[in-house]
Amino acid sequence: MADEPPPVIWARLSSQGRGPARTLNHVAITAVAIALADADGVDAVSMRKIAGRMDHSAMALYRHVGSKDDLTELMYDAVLGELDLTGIPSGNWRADVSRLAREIRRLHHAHPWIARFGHRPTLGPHAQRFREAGLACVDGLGLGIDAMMDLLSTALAFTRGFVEQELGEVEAQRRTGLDFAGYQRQTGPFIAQLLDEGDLPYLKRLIIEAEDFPDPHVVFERRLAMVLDGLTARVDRTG
Amino acid sequence: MADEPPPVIWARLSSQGRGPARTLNHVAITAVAIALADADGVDAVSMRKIAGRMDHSAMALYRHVGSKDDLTELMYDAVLGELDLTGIPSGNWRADVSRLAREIRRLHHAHPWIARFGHRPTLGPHAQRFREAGLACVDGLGLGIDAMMDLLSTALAFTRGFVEQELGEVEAQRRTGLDFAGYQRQTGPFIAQLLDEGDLPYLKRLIIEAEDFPDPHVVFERRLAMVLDGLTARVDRTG
DNA sequence: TCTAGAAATGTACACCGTAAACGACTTGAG
DNA sequence: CTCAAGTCGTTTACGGTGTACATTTCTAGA
Repeated sequence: MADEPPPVIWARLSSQGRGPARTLNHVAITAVAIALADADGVDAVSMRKIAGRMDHSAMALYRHVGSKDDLTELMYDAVLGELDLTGIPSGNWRADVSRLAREIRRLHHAHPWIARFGHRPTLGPHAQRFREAGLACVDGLGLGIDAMMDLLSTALAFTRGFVEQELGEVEAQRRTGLDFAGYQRQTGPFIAQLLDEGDLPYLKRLIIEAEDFPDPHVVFERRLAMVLDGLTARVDRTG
Repeated sequence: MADEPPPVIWARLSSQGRGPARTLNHVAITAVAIALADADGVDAVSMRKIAGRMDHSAMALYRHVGSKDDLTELMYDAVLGELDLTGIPSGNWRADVSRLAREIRRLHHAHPWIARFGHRPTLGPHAQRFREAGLACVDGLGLGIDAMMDLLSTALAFTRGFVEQELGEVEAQRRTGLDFAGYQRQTGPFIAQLLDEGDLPYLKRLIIEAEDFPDPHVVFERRLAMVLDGLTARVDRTG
């Protein structure tokens, strides 16, 4: 039976054996990749550019990360390491879950590209740490593990969906290289035309009645509170 | 002042002027692109492959779609056209919003690649139709347009977040080319090792206590109901 | 009928992920 | 101490990508 390399990256991060001293490692590679993604967007991340910044050839990276797909998983988990989970669980599950949601949102704003990775299930250490912390928040409420997952996953699913919509608009501007004013100037005439032509009463109401420049933080908190109200009702029903 | 082409795709879809009769149009191109994405994943969609399927050169497509980025926007809006909105609004806002959520989820399952587009804001006709239908559901409850958006966007943000996590696992399997059993066989040893080594009490509880093969539909409905409970509380407070 | 301008093509460029072959180096087994 | 085993990093190469540009072909309006 061949001793094949394990298919899970996290089991494949080898330690130094024989051979030349290493001048690279997956942590440093991941850090450079993240810096590149933060600065120029995830599409600008390429093996050649990462290698260039580290004064190496592109192929050298493959000794450490296996494939670009692996690298994205390393990037995602590394970024999860930035979550601040101190003082969690605090004993107040609603406050804790709110904090986790805010942390996830903060993370997405700091690294807008993580939305593009589709939140694949990762077995990385930081994902584990996060899951443990999250479930600890909703433990001791008299719920089984499935119901605990319901609470946590629902709050986080909402958060990710919210942030994605938020970032979709930010990224649309970044791609076109326009600021908000420029973006509005470009789309404005078309929207005016829509209002004239089409039968879009709610678009009209949105433009006329809606708050002009809502603070995204306030909107997020308002909607998160509604979700948490729903979760609270579930907890009260059992606990 | 130069008569520059409008930056919004939807205002740039020209009609026949002089010149050779058209043998392509953006609707057909978009349809082929969607078929390709459905069959082989979004990464398999390339201008050359689309053109090949239509017996044309790659560059011919650029007469009709501007750029690949534009094409993705056309794809997204086209797919929104598959939403079944008949009988909406029905007068029962909670039932309507539930239906919209299920429709969105169904759409993501039929076209798993739409998650990768980050739900950018689109000005396409089907996105408009969907927004109008959605806001109509939550009209007449005594709420302002901002609160109406809160209800709708919260339910849909949850839905998108849920589906993304769901599809993340599906896509992870598709990429590795393994079925669920094979996937488990690959990750199993590593998870066993994690349980031995690390201090991961909740991972252990998940493996031991959690329902073995939960029906994703049931899980979705259960969590969606919690979210809607939260929204209902908000409506009752005002309405 | 003539011609401006649109449709579609072919070529070309810069870039991408990564397979394969290779030399340089370190180390563990004898 | 010796030396084969095995790792690290490089070079080269292949097949793919999006799309800029120049060119040819065709048709609708003047």
